[in-house]
Amino acid sequence: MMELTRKGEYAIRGIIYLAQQPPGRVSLISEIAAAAEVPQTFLAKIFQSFAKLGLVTSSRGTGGGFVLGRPASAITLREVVEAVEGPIVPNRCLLGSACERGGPCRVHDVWRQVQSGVVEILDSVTIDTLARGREG
Amino acid sequence: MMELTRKGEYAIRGIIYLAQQPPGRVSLISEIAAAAEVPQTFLAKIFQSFAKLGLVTSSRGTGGGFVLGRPASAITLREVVEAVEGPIVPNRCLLGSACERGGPCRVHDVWRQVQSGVVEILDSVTIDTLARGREG
DNA sequence: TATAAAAGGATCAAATTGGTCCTAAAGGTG
DNA sequence: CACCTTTAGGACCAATTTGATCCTTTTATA
Repeated sequence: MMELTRKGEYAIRGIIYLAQQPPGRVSLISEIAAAAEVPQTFLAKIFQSFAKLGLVTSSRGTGGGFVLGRPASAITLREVVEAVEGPIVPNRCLLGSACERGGPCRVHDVWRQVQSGVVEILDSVTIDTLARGREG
Repeated sequence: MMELTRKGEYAIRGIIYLAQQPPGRVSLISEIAAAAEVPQTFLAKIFQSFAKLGLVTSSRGTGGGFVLGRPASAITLREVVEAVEGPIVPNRCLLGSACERGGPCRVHDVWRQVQSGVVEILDSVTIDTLARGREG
């Protein structure tokens, strides 16, 4: 239950690599994919999502590629995960204003607790922290 | 991300219904399925899992059916969810002793925090509590 | 113009989810 | 015993999601 998909893993690995580059250095998707050991075309889609949200800045043509859109210390793990996996929602019933079967369901606020717990943890971790972490 | 599947929802609804019955009262799977508004054959599989773990006790033949295997106050939401969805593991890397790419990965202990946070919340809620909660 | 790079859409195979169906086994009843 | 009731277990299947790949378009540089 509650597993991150490969897309999420790839997203994290990819953006960590970008955060480890010298500031201002532009990276090609091919380079990032090779370093992060992720299928290139798949990673390209992931970085498109990042670009739409401003997590990275992309440029085309010769000399183009990707740079972080903000300092790595201002990008949280939550943003990265949500960029590709969508919002963190442990149960459908948290989406609509109420559950289907009339009024909030019995487990409703348990799921809300889980949601805010996870969000809080992921929000407390920045890509900078991850990028500076021990080798692995 | 991190969504409970229908199987998990059905499991919770089904066992709550059972917990709401008078102590010792045997319920047919057909009855539980109708009350919880869950496809009967699917719920039957779910209750098989419960029975294997002792969350419910089953008996066959005339007068057979299901009863809780323990007091509802001694069954946690975590047990119910894990019975059908498997262990709560936000990332594959928490399964093996180390991550694939040599040594624990950078996000490893973030996922461990998430895991224990969720487990703690779900372990703190019993089926009894849910069964006695407001109507819905 | 030619080249380099990302953007975006279409497509596709594999895995997972959500469920059905059928037969077997176990227990009760006349 | 024969028969009925009820769960157990296995096989199977359709829909959805996941994990990609490929092709064309757009944007930018030389």
